[in-house]
Amino acid sequence: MPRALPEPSVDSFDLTVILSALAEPGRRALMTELYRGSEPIDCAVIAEKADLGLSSPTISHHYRVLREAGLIRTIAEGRKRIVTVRRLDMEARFPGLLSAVLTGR
Amino acid sequence: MPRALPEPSVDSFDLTVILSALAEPGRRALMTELYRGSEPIDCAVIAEKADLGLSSPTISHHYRVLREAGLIRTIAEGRKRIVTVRRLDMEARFPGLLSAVLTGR
DNA sequence: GTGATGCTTCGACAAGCATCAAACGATGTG
DNA sequence: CACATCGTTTGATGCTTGTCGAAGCATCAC
Repeated sequence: MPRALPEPSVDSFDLTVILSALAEPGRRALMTELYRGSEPIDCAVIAEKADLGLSSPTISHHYRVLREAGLIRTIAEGRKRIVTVRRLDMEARFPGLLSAVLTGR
Repeated sequence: MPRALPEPSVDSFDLTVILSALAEPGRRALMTELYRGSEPIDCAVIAEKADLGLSSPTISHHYRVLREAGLIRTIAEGRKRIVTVRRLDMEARFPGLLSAVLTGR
């Protein structure tokens, strides 16, 4: 049974928390990979693509930070975790932010 | 004699450094005030408007972080420091970022 | 010159954070 | 059932960072 992990409502988004989450290179790499596609996807696949050289506790920690910032939605399906960018919510609250941060170069 | 304090070139802008700088509420408050106007302005005036309850060493530190991130330009004129947002440089490298971060609500 | 003013640097401290190994929990497979 | 698998939580560690007081450094006024 899929169940969504706890996440903040759009109203309670905090720019400090969001920017702190995005400031970390590893987390931003995860977000960039995630932002590239639009389908919900296995978090391990994203972590694979992002190719950070980090232990699983650390990656789990980063996903948690992203989720608690409101940047991603995490759904537990069996042993897996399916993640998505909360595009609409982010766009509603901070228009253009994700695009500016994740498509920069 | 006005002299510009050392600052990074556009090419060496680092998104991690920029987002870390903007993640701090006090620094973001300074940036928001600075972003509101477009003229170079006395840094003390901005600090006044931002109304952070911080000591001058701390404010000086925050200005330094902003400058070293490439977000502002600082010009020493006598005992004063005149600051400006590096709008064009930021826009050239990370289009829409400042607007998204500083005009959010 | 002396003194005042505005900002920066130094040194210290507390809090926060990224990281990992180990242990845990839940889910799937035999 | 036992066992493997995937992810999380815990605890510990070292680094970074925001903060301040005190001292330092220019600059301006007298």
